[in-house]
Order: sequence, then structure tokens, then C-alpha cells
Amino acid sequence: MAPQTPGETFLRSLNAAQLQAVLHDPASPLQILAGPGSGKTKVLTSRVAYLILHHLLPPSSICAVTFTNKAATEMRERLSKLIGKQRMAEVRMGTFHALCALYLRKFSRVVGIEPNFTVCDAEESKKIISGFLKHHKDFLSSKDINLKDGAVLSYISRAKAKGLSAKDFIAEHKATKDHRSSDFDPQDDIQHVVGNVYQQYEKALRQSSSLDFDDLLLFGVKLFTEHPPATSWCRHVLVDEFQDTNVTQYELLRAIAAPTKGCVTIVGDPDQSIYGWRSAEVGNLAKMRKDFVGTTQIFLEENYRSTGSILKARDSDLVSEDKSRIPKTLLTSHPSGTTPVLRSFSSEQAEANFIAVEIKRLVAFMGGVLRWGDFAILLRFSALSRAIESALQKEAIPSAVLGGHKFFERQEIKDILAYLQLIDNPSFMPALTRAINVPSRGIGEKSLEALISRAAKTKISPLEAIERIHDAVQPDIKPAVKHKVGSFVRTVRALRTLATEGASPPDLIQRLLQLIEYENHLKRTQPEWESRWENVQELITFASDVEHDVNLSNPDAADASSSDTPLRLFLQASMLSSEGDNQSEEDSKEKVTITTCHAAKGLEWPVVIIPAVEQGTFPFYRTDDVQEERRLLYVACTRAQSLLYLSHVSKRQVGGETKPKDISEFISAATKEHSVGFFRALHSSSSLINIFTARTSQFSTPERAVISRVLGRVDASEVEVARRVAELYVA
DNA sequence: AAAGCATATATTTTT
DNA sequence: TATATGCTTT
Repeated sequence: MAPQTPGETFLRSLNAAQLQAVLHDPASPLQILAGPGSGKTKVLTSRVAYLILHHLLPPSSICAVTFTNKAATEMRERLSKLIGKQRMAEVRMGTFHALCALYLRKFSRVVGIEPNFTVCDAEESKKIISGFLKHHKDFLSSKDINLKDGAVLSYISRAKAKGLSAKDFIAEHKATKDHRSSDFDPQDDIQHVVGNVYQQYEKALRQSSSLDFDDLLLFGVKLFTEHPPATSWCRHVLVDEFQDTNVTQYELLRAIAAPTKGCVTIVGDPDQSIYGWRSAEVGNLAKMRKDFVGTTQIFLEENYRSTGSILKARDSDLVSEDKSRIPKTLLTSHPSGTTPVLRSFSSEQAEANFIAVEIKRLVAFMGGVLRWGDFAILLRFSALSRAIESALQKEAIPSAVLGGHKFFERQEIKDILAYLQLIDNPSFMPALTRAINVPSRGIGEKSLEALISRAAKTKISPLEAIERIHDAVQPDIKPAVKHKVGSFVRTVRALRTLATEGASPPDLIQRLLQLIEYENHLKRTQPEWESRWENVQELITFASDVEHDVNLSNPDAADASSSDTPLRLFLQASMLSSEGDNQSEEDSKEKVTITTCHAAKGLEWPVVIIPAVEQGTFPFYRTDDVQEERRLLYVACTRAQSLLYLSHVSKRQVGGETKPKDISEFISAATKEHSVGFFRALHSSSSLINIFTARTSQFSTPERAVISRVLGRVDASEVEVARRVAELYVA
């Protein structure tokens, strides 16, 4: 084993498998297959630290890719404890998207784009698409096909995730069509329309000097493969959540890692692959072993998160019914603990009410060892939160919904961002079409169309065309526009001047709010203007946070060769970060978390509650991969450290009417086993009978002690428990 | 161009 | 359910 220098004491807290992974020869490709709670983040950060401290790699030569910004933030925090803030800040860390964006700004011209490209989000993409989709409206309705912009976007996105251009897509469609005998396949018509829209959509993005999420990756691949200086800094690449990477992301890994000659470390768990719908390919694990000769696999099988009885669900039919699964063991060093609870209710209100009351009861019976922030309610989809939110509210339990509809997708936020995007990138059409009527200036579709075609003729941006008309340098267009755009042009110009003078994004926003009298505009047009105005204030806070963060974590920002202005960095952060990313630790400690099972990946809570474990919800009725749904439930269950609750209802309001609901097929195996009888239960080590119980715990003293121990907390005194329990029943 | 009304429509997961 | 889209009118 390698010798330990004084700076490497962190190695001592690792178990054998973890240590093996950390010390593994940096020059030989490594796959770490890590079950839930097995300390993969710890291993990943330790390996990065070891590469720097022991193998003396410059921090700036290491590239660490995470699945979310949140994961990147957590890794930065943990890494700075091991190697210090200074060195941590130099490590190239972030999501594939963020990483690509960083280098695309630097080397934009190499791949034929402008450095001021704007990231186009899904909503804007859909608007662009729906414009082109209108051209096919008659054709589609004549064939009785209903094709929505969102569906088209997802076709396009799936194509891009596989690296298919519009041309490729159309070619592939032709090939499959020739193989089919029937001429009446509606799929042909859909493919035809999608191919056509895809082409126009791409053209529109390029004209807008814009990249969508998938383009970031595709142009990244192009840049990293065609332009060696873009990757020459790289000595080692590490990728987290590898089971959820798609083909294009895999190509990115290969491209970035090319100069390292196989210095690649990935962490993943096929059992936790839950993003197939987003074109993730679990097959990338096998592909890597083929492409990177001599790849070593190390398994992390010891779970440090959950109690034995929670992990028992793993061995149950919940997961193991998936016959294609590679068998893996998972051991816990923790005691068995409280049996997970499975409850049934007659309505979603009853279910929600139980959850609220039970949370209160737990806090009391645990004598304050558990706080609101220790609870998570994990949902299959966010719309399920309604009943639960109101039940929690009724019981005065503070809660926070993460990832509902996202902060940066709110109207008021997009209004503000649109103006700023336009300052940074005058070609970005989605921003122009939005901003020009905020506040309403009476410029409709027809006028905009005229403006765009005018601009195209004179080869200038539509924004410039508007300015020229305003300045009377060019004649006005048919529905007179000149007098309507006065305030718009003045606003844009004022902001532009401020931005060139180096005004900070928060200042720019403040000035914008004055210029367009946004608060008044909200009051006039929005019934809920107050909360919307609050969101705007929050955007300003976010802007100053970004300003502050950037200098700390991105040394390249100060680089003279960098074309990144504060405004550009702020806009990019807005597009690439999600709502939960920037919530403060302190904030979340005081609130019950309500979020989706997907968003819960990589996180943990002492108590996890999963409602609506019903057919149609789990697995979701529209899924085309039941096994993925099963894994999703598995991921959700394994977020729990001490206590796990599952529940289902016999009828649920879905849309307008109340529909009867059956328990999830993933769980109903339990009842099947029941019918087999007691004998089988005795001999079946994985019997579901004792995996769940309908009875909620009364929390005896020893049981309480176990929960506290698993959480690494000091147990409450009997007196405190008695006091809190009494208090509960008084109220 | 914008407001008002009617009808359908479909309910996921996210960088 | 409530949202969203499309249609009509002003």
C-alpha cells in the first residue's frame, strides 16, 4: 500500500474497498460500483484529494463531473475540507452542461458560434417549435394526428442525446420507412414532421446565437474532439452518477479524457438508473469497459446510511424481481431498527392527514431528536403534493416544495431575464418576443413578423431593426410600430450603456425594474403580484450570490482572455441552475422537504415518507420501462436513514373524477406471499411479511436509542420525551 | 391587438 | 381540476 504522508490522514476513515478505490492506480481506468449510502461521494472526493496530495496532479488538471449543481456544491464543500479552498477552487468541477458552457465561451469560434451565445431553455425551445409546428397543422389534422410542441421537443432532444443531427434524423427515418411494408403508419408522418421541424429549429437557434441544453453537450463534443487546446489541461476525469449518462455525455467523457490516456474514474450504480426517459444509457458502464482497456471494477457494498430493516426492502421483491439485474450484496453496519411502515387509506386527504399527524407524533415521541428538516416526503410527480401541502399547513408544519415549477421558469423571472439576455445577445429572438410586450406595448404577431422579415432582408438583428425604425433611420412598417417602441428602445439602450460601463447584474435588474415600472405592471396585470414581486427580489439576491461565488470558484473569470462579463455569468447561472441548488442549509433545517423521487437522488433524510405507492403512479401509467419505475421506488426507499413510510389510497382524485386505486404491483407481492402461507414465510429469508408493518411504532426507549445512534445523535432524555408527548396530546 | 368565452384535455421525472 | 388552447368579438 502507498505510504501516507501527514496530509493524508483522511485515508484512515475509509473501509477496505473504499481505500482500494482511492489508492487505485490513477493511470488505469476505474469503475466504482457503489450502492446507496456506501460513501461514493466520500470516495470520489478522497480520490481527487489523493491525486492532488499524493500524485501531485495540479488541481486545475482534474475534471470532476457531477449530475447536478447541488452535487457539485456538496463536493466542493467536502473537497475544501481535504485540500483547502484555494486548491479546491481550481478543480474543474460541475455538470457536463456547465463544463461545456465554460469551454464553449472560451473557444466558441472554433465550433462556429459566438461567445455571447444564450442558453435556450425548454420553454423557449417549445415556443420556437410551436411556431414551426403551425406550418404542419393542416397536414397533421388531416391525418388525425395530435402532435404537441413538447412532444416534438422530446423527439429532438432524444435525437440529440444520441448525437443525431437533423440530417441524421431524417436519414434514419428514411431508412426505417423503407423497411416497413405499411404506408399507413402514423409514426411515419410524425417522424416526417419532426424531422422538418428539427431542421428549422436548429436554424432558428443558430440565428438566435443560441444553444439549447442538448446543444451544450453536442457542441462540447465537437470542441473537445476537434480542438486539442480545449482539453490539453486535463490529466484525470472523474464522473459521478455514471449510470445516468447518455450517449453524448459518454462521448464527452471520451473527448475530455483523450489526453489523459485512460486516467478515468467513474462512480455509478445500475440499480439507481432512473433517467432512461432522458436517454440515459446504463449500457455506458459496459461500453466503458470495452473502450477503456483494462478497466477495473471495485464494488462498495457496505451501507452507512440506513438501518437493516430498511435495507431489507432491497432484498425483497421490490428490487430483486428485476431478473436482468446484476446481483449485488449490500451490508449495513447499523442495527436492524424500526420496521418500515406500510399504510392504506381511503382518500388522499386521509393519507395526507396521517402524514402530517405522524410527523408531529414522531417529533414528540423522539423527544426532539428529530426536527422538521429531518423529514422528506418523496413523490412520483410534483402534482401529488397538493393534498399533502395543505395537510401540513393545517397542522402548522413548515414545509418547502422543491422543484415544483421552477423558479427560473416563472413568468416574472423570465420577463426580467429576457431584457438582460437581449442586452448580452441582441440576436436572441425568444427574449425579444417576450420583452417587447413587457409591459404591453401593443405589438402583436403581425408586427413582429414584419420586423423579423425586415431584419432578415437587411441582414441585421430584429432588435437593431427596431432601433433603426425608432431612430427614423429606416421607414416604419405597416402596422405603425415606431411610436409604440419608444420606451422599449430607451430601456434597452439605457441598460446596454450601464452594462458596458460594467454595472453589476443586481444593479442592472434594479434599473430595469424602474425603467419599465415593473412593480406597477405586476399590480395591474397579476392578481398574485405580491408573491411575484417577492420572486423578483429573490432574483436580485441570486444575482448578488452569483457575483460573489464566481470570484471564489472560477479563477478563470478573472482571466483576461475570458470574454465572460458579470452579466453573462449571471445569465448562464440562471439557465443552468435549478431552484434547490441555492437554498441555504439553515433554511432547510427548519422545514419538511417535499420533493420528487428523481430530485431526491443522492440525498438522505432520517425519515422518508413515500405516498401514493399505487398502480398508475408507481409504476407511472405512461411509462415504457417498468423496471425503471421499480428502481425509482428503490432509490426513494434507500434515501431513508432510520424510518421509512409507504402509503397508498383506495381512491384518488385524478383530474376531475375520483378513480379507484390499487396498491403498487411492486408492493402487492407482499400480499401474494401472505397467501402462500405461514410455512413459506418461515422459510423465505426475503419474505415481505416482515419487511413492512401497518403498525406505527410507539418508540420504546431502546428503539429510540437505535434511531439516535444510526443518526449519530444524542438520545433524548425520558423526561424530555414525556414532556413533548404530553404537550402533543394537550394540543 | 386584446379581451372574453367555450371547449377540450390530460395530468412525470430534469440539465 | 384547472389549465390551456382556440375561437369570437370588440
